[in-house]
Parts: sequence; C-alpha cells; structure tokens
Amino acid sequence: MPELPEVEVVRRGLERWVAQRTVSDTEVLHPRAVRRHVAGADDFAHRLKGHRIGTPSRRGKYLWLPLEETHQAVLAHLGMSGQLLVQQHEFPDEKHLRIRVRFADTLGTELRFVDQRTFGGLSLHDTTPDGLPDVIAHIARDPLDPLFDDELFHQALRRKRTTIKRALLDQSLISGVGNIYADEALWRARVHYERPTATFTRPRTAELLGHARDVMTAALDVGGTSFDSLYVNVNGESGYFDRSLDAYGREGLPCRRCGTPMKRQAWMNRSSYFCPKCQKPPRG
DNA sequence: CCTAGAACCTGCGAGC
DNA sequence: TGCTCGCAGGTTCTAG
Repeated sequence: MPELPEVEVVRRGLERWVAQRTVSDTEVLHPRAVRRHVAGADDFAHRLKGHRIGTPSRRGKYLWLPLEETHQAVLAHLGMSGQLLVQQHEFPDEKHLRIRVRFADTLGTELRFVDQRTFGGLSLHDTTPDGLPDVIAHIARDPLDPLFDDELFHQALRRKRTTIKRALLDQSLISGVGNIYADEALWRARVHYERPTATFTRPRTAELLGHARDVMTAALDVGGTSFDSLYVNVNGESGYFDRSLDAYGREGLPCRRCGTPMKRQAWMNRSSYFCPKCQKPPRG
C-alpha cells in the first residue's frame, strides 16, 4: 500500500522516535511477519537484543534500521497494509499487531509492526560496504535519490519490450513508484499506461520522470497519501494527499484538465485510472 | 534470458 | 441478516 512518500514519512518518524535507542526485547506475534528472516522468529528476536539502532535509511519502498557497531540492519517492508507505530507501552495491542520491540530506556514507548494482510514484514540482514542490506541489492535507486541515473533508466526503457506502467512498477528499474503514483505521473505526462517503453524518446522519459518526482515530492510535503485508517505514519497520523490526486480512484469523475470522464480498467489484478482523451492508447 | 499472470493474505462494502 | 463477490496502495514465483 505505501509507496515512496509514505515510506519516507515513516523513516523520518523512526529517525525521530527510535534512532539511538537500544533494543531490550522483541516479541514476534505472527511468524509470517518475519518470514524473510530465514532463521526464524526466535533467532530474529535474539539477534536484536542489546543492539543500538542507528540512523534509519530508505531505498524505494524498503527501509532499514542499522544496528550500530555491526554490519547488519533490520529491513522493513510495509507491503500493502503495514504500519510502524511508536506507541505507549500501556496502549492496547492493535488487532493486527505482529511484532513488538521494546527498548532499554525510560521513554515509555515501544515500536510496533502492525499489518492486516501480512504482505510486509521485518528481517535482519548483513549490509554491503555501502550500508545496503544485501537482499535488496537488486532494487534500483528511487527518483528522489540524487544518484538516480536518468539516462540509465531511459536506456532500460528502450531495451525492454514491455509497457510503461509495468516498467514504472518494476523496482529493479526504478523504485518507490506504486500503482497510485504511476497513474498520477502518467496522467500528468499525458501518457497511456500501455504505451510500449521502446517508443520512449529521451525528452518523453525526462518529462515522465519529472512528473513522477513532482507528484511524489508534493505527497511527501503533506505527509504521504492516505485513504483511510489503514495507512498512518509512525505516530498514527494520517496524511492528507489523497484529496489532491488527479487520476487514482477518480473513475467517472471529470478529468481535471479536459473534463472528460475518467476511466478505470482492470490491469494486473488491480486498476489503472486514466483520462481517455488526454491519454490516448497506443495504436495497434 | 524475458514477460505476463497468478499466488500470497485479511477485511470491507456492495449487491443479492 | 447473512452470504458471495470484487476490490485493496506490493512482491515474488512460475509458466510459457
């Protein structure tokens, strides 16, 4: 569910409320939430104990908490419905609380991983010399990363024989973009989601990347998009960006540019929203 | 090697 | 009221 802006909001919350605290105890309430930690729940809990959390980092939709004075980090992915919450100890357990991390201090708060659909989870991994958890080495940089390479992305588009929305969601080409921001960027760029990537010219790629950056930066500025109580940031506050979406979820509503009713089409077990006039489907 | 589609989960709202 | 169906923001595995 959360895309780059939402995950970055969570990362900032962790930096504020969790960094520099030492883990005292970890409780795994649902084994599926640590399934990426191959050695299992007990091993996960054991290995965190006594370590101090460094500065949280993020790449695309993944975020991780380095363990200081080790070459390891706790990797987190929120999946479709995951939340990382900092709660008072006495606050009642959430219905879908999966993991609880307590700290060796007197601040009175704990870190909770809550996830209804359990597509997300936490795991511990070795980090590469540049500090990246080894299992996400294949994830591309995201478009808000200063080291994102526009030319490399363009060449990848030219090389692929697929369509543009599939490419935008391919985390090994460009990370952090999900179904919402893909539809938003495509609407802004007036590009149909099924346009073949091989037809992209350098200016068109540049324009699309620019719109992706603009829409995600705007979402970040208001604390991430949210639809309902399912997504809240690290302290339980919802974002407000959903009010300014131009494409996603607007089936039947007038296009904000030309007034034509927006369309929704089933696509890859989900939906694509677009303006049938501004975003003409490719020929053939 | 590459790409498209299904599978993995739970819950909610709509329609019957 | 209660059932079934469709749908939900992601990733990964498998079939072709």
